[in-house]
Amino acid sequence: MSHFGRSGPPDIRDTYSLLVLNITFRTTADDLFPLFDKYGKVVDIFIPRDRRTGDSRGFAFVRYKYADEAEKAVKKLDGRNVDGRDIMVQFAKYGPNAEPISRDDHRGKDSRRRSRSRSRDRYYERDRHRGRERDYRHRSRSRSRSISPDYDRGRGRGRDDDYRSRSRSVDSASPRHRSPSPGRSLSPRRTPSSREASPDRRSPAKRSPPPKSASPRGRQSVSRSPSPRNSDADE
DNA sequence: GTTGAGCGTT
Repeated sequence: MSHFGRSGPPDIRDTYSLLVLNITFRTTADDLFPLFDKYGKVVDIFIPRDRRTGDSRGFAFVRYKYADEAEKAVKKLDGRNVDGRDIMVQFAKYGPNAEPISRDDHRGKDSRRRSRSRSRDRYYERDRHRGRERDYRHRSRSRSRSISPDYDRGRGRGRDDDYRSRSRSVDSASPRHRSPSPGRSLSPRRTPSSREASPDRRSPAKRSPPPKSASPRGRQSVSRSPSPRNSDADE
Protein backbone atom coordinates (compact mmCIF):
# COMPACT_ATOMS: atom_id res chain seq x y z
CA MET A 1 0.00 0.00 0.00
CA SER A 2 2.18 2.77 -1.10
CA HIS A 3 0.10 4.46 -3.68
CA PHE A 4 -0.39 7.57 -1.69
CA GLY A 5 -0.40 10.65 -3.75
CA ARG A 6 0.17 8.68 -6.91
CA SER A 7 -3.33 8.61 -8.26
CA GLY A 8 -4.63 11.72 -6.69
CA PRO A 9 -7.09 11.87 -3.88
CA PRO A 10 -8.79 8.47 -3.60
CA ASP A 11 -11.85 9.52 -1.67
CA ILE A 12 -12.17 12.51 0.51
CA ARG A 13 -15.65 12.39 1.86
CA ASP A 14 -15.15 12.37 5.58
CA THR A 15 -11.48 12.32 5.98
CA TYR A 16 -9.43 14.66 8.04
CA SER A 17 -6.20 16.00 6.75
CA LEU A 18 -3.23 16.48 8.96
CA LEU A 19 -0.32 18.57 8.04
CA VAL A 20 3.06 17.21 8.98
CA LEU A 21 5.77 19.82 9.04
CA ASN A 22 9.42 19.82 9.82
CA ILE A 23 9.96 16.45 8.28
CA THR A 24 13.17 15.59 6.57
CA PHE A 25 13.46 16.12 2.85
CA ARG A 26 13.92 12.45 2.43
CA THR A 27 10.92 11.31 4.36
CA THR A 28 8.31 9.67 2.18
CA ALA A 29 4.70 8.75 2.63
CA ASP A 30 5.71 5.18 3.21
CA ASP A 31 7.75 6.28 6.16
CA LEU A 32 4.92 8.20 7.68
CA PHE A 33 2.27 5.69 6.89
CA PRO A 34 3.31 3.11 9.49
CA LEU A 35 3.78 5.90 11.91
CA PHE A 36 0.43 7.52 11.51
CA ASP A 37 -1.42 4.38 10.76
CA LYS A 38 -0.47 3.13 14.15
CA TYR A 39 -2.61 5.74 15.80
CA GLY A 40 -5.57 5.50 13.49
CA LYS A 41 -6.87 4.64 10.09
CA VAL A 42 -4.89 6.58 7.54
CA VAL A 43 -6.85 7.03 4.36
CA ASP A 44 -4.14 8.62 2.31
CA ILE A 45 -0.87 10.38 2.60
CA PHE A 46 0.33 13.00 0.22
CA ILE A 47 3.65 14.74 0.13
CA PRO A 48 3.89 17.71 -2.21
CA ARG A 49 7.09 17.56 -4.14
CA ASP A 50 8.76 19.96 -6.45
CA ARG A 51 7.86 19.35 -10.07
CA ARG A 52 11.11 20.79 -11.29
CA THR A 53 13.49 18.91 -9.10
CA GLY A 54 11.17 16.33 -7.67
CA ASP A 55 12.34 16.78 -4.14
CA SER A 56 10.03 16.76 -1.20
CA ARG A 57 9.11 20.11 0.15
CA GLY A 58 9.57 19.13 3.70
CA PHE A 59 6.00 18.52 4.75
CA ALA A 60 3.36 15.92 4.19
CA PHE A 61 -0.39 15.58 4.43
CA VAL A 62 -1.82 12.69 6.32
CA ARG A 63 -5.47 12.01 5.78
CA TYR A 64 -7.26 10.28 8.57
CA LYS A 65 -10.62 8.65 8.53
CA TYR A 66 -11.74 9.92 11.88
CA ALA A 67 -10.95 13.11 13.66
CA ASP A 68 -10.50 11.26 16.90
CA GLU A 69 -7.62 9.29 15.57
CA ALA A 70 -6.28 12.24 13.74
CA GLU A 71 -6.24 14.31 16.83
CA LYS A 72 -4.63 11.53 18.71
CA ALA A 73 -1.89 11.28 16.14
CA VAL A 74 -1.38 14.98 16.33
CA LYS A 75 -0.78 14.80 20.02
CA LYS A 76 1.27 11.69 19.74
CA LEU A 77 3.31 12.34 16.67
CA ASP A 78 3.51 16.02 17.10
CA GLY A 79 7.04 16.67 18.18
CA ARG A 80 8.12 13.10 17.62
CA ASN A 81 11.55 12.58 16.23
CA VAL A 82 11.38 11.14 12.74
CA ASP A 83 14.46 10.38 10.76
CA GLY A 84 16.37 12.54 13.15
CA ARG A 85 14.03 15.49 12.96
CA ASP A 86 11.17 16.46 15.19
CA ILE A 87 8.11 16.60 13.02
CA MET A 88 5.13 18.78 13.72
CA VAL A 89 1.68 17.42 13.17
CA GLN A 90 -1.30 19.71 12.98
CA PHE A 91 -4.65 19.86 11.26
CA ALA A 92 -4.62 21.17 7.74
CA LYS A 93 -6.60 24.31 7.20
CA TYR A 94 -5.81 25.61 3.74
CA GLY A 95 -6.28 22.27 2.15
CA PRO A 96 -8.95 21.60 -0.47
CA ASN A 97 -10.92 19.59 2.01
CA ALA A 98 -10.24 21.64 5.06
CA GLU A 99 -12.58 19.93 7.41
CA PRO A 100 -14.14 21.88 10.22
CA ILE A 101 -11.98 20.18 12.73
CA SER A 102 -12.16 23.23 14.90
CA ARG A 103 -15.16 21.52 16.43
CA ASP A 104 -13.05 19.64 18.86
CA ASP A 105 -10.40 22.23 18.99
CA HIS A 106 -11.07 23.33 22.49
CA ARG A 107 -7.49 23.33 23.45
CA GLY A 108 -7.27 27.07 23.28
CA LYS A 109 -3.53 26.87 23.61
CA ASP A 110 -2.49 26.14 20.09
CA SER A 111 -1.86 29.76 19.34
CA ARG A 112 1.35 29.41 21.26
CA ARG A 113 2.98 27.39 18.50
CA ARG A 114 3.00 30.51 16.39
CA SER A 115 6.09 31.66 18.22
CA ARG A 116 8.60 30.03 15.95
CA SER A 117 6.58 30.63 12.85
CA ARG A 118 7.30 34.29 13.14
CA SER A 119 10.95 33.74 12.63
CA ARG A 120 11.22 34.33 8.94
CA ASP A 121 14.27 36.42 8.33
CA ARG A 122 15.73 34.73 5.36
CA TYR A 123 13.75 34.15 2.19
CA TYR A 124 16.11 33.66 -0.66
CA GLU A 125 18.95 32.23 1.29
CA ARG A 126 17.82 28.84 0.19
CA ASP A 127 17.40 29.91 -3.41
CA ARG A 128 21.02 30.65 -3.58
CA HIS A 129 21.84 26.97 -3.55
CA ARG A 130 18.92 26.00 -5.64
CA GLY A 131 19.64 28.80 -8.04
CA ARG A 132 19.56 26.12 -10.70
CA GLU A 133 16.39 27.68 -11.97
CA ARG A 134 17.17 31.31 -12.51
CA ASP A 135 13.93 31.63 -14.45
CA TYR A 136 11.88 30.61 -11.51
CA ARG A 137 12.08 33.91 -9.76
CA HIS A 138 8.40 33.50 -8.94
CA ARG A 139 7.70 30.91 -6.31
CA SER A 140 4.03 30.25 -5.76
CA ARG A 141 4.81 28.26 -2.72
CA SER A 142 6.39 31.23 -1.14
CA ARG A 143 5.22 32.08 2.32
CA SER A 144 3.70 35.23 0.87
CA ARG A 145 0.54 33.32 0.25
CA SER A 146 -2.13 35.92 -0.19
CA ILE A 147 -3.36 37.61 2.91
CA SER A 148 -5.51 36.56 5.76
CA PRO A 149 -8.51 34.50 4.80
CA ASP A 150 -10.66 37.38 5.97
CA TYR A 151 -9.20 39.57 3.33
CA ASP A 152 -11.38 37.88 0.77
CA ARG A 153 -14.37 39.14 2.63
CA GLY A 154 -16.02 42.20 1.16
CA ARG A 155 -13.66 42.21 -1.77
CA GLY A 156 -16.27 42.11 -4.50
CA ARG A 157 -14.48 41.35 -7.69
CA GLY A 158 -17.15 42.76 -9.98
CA ARG A 159 -17.22 46.01 -8.09
CA ASP A 160 -13.57 46.47 -8.58
CA ASP A 161 -13.88 45.88 -12.24
CA ASP A 162 -16.53 48.53 -12.55
CA TYR A 163 -14.47 50.95 -10.64
CA ARG A 164 -11.56 50.27 -12.85
CA SER A 165 -13.57 50.97 -15.94
CA ARG A 166 -14.57 54.35 -14.61
CA SER A 167 -11.18 55.31 -13.50
CA ARG A 168 -9.93 54.56 -16.96
CA SER A 169 -11.88 57.51 -18.32
CA VAL A 170 -10.78 59.95 -15.70
CA ASP A 171 -7.32 58.89 -14.96
CA SER A 172 -6.58 57.43 -18.31
CA ALA A 173 -3.02 57.27 -17.32
CA SER A 174 -2.19 55.25 -20.31
CA PRO A 175 1.33 54.10 -19.83
CA ARG A 176 1.86 54.05 -23.55
CA HIS A 177 0.47 57.52 -24.05
CA ARG A 178 3.33 59.03 -22.24
CA SER A 179 4.89 62.14 -23.61
CA PRO A 180 7.02 61.73 -26.68
CA SER A 181 9.94 61.47 -24.41
CA PRO A 182 11.52 64.85 -24.84
CA GLY A 183 14.63 63.79 -23.10
CA ARG A 184 15.12 60.75 -25.23
CA SER A 185 18.79 60.12 -25.62
CA LEU A 186 18.76 60.55 -29.31
CA SER A 187 22.47 60.92 -29.31
CA PRO A 188 23.36 64.51 -29.91
CA ARG A 189 25.88 63.43 -32.46
CA ARG A 190 25.07 60.26 -34.23
CA THR A 191 28.29 59.52 -36.08
CA PRO A 192 27.73 56.17 -37.62
CA SER A 193 31.34 55.93 -38.51
CA SER A 194 34.79 56.95 -37.49
CA ARG A 195 34.82 56.24 -33.84
CA GLU A 196 37.03 53.27 -33.23
CA ALA A 197 34.52 50.79 -34.39
CA SER A 198 36.79 47.81 -34.15
CA PRO A 199 39.64 48.45 -31.83
CA ASP A 200 41.95 45.53 -31.85
CA ARG A 201 42.13 44.28 -28.34
CA ARG A 202 45.57 42.73 -28.43
CA SER A 203 46.91 43.99 -31.70
CA PRO A 204 50.37 45.48 -31.60
CA ALA A 205 49.02 48.28 -33.69
CA LYS A 206 46.28 49.15 -31.30
CA ARG A 207 47.61 52.64 -31.16
CA SER A 208 47.21 55.13 -33.93
CA PRO A 209 48.72 54.20 -37.22
CA PRO A 210 52.43 54.24 -36.74
CA PRO A 211 54.40 56.62 -38.86
CA LYS A 212 56.11 53.70 -40.41
CA SER A 213 53.72 51.04 -41.57
CA ALA A 214 50.91 53.40 -41.92
CA SER A 215 51.49 54.08 -45.50
CA PRO A 216 53.87 51.68 -47.04
CA ARG A 217 53.11 53.29 -50.31
CA GLY A 218 55.71 55.89 -49.68
CA ARG A 219 53.79 58.76 -48.26
CA GLN A 220 55.84 58.85 -45.10
CA SER A 221 58.88 57.94 -46.95
CA VAL A 222 58.77 61.21 -48.74
CA SER A 223 57.76 63.51 -46.01
CA ARG A 224 59.09 61.85 -43.00
CA SER A 225 61.84 59.53 -43.85
CA PRO A 226 64.23 61.58 -45.80
CA SER A 227 67.09 59.93 -44.05
CA PRO A 228 67.56 56.29 -44.95
CA ARG A 229 69.67 55.97 -41.84
CA ASN A 230 66.85 56.86 -39.55
CA SER A 231 64.48 54.57 -41.21
CA ASP A 232 64.09 51.51 -39.06
CA ALA A 233 67.55 50.30 -38.58
CA ASP A 234 68.65 52.18 -35.59
CA GLU A 235 71.88 50.44 -35.09
C1' DG B 1 25.47 16.03 -1.62
C1' DT B 2 22.95 21.68 0.17
C1' DT B 3 17.91 24.35 2.57
C1' DG B 4 13.86 24.44 7.10
C1' DA B 5 9.01 28.24 7.05
C1' DG B 6 4.87 26.41 5.77
C1' DC B 7 -0.46 24.15 3.61
C1' DG B 8 -1.78 19.54 -1.02
C1' DT B 9 -2.07 16.12 -6.08
C1' DT B 10 -4.30 12.42 -10.68
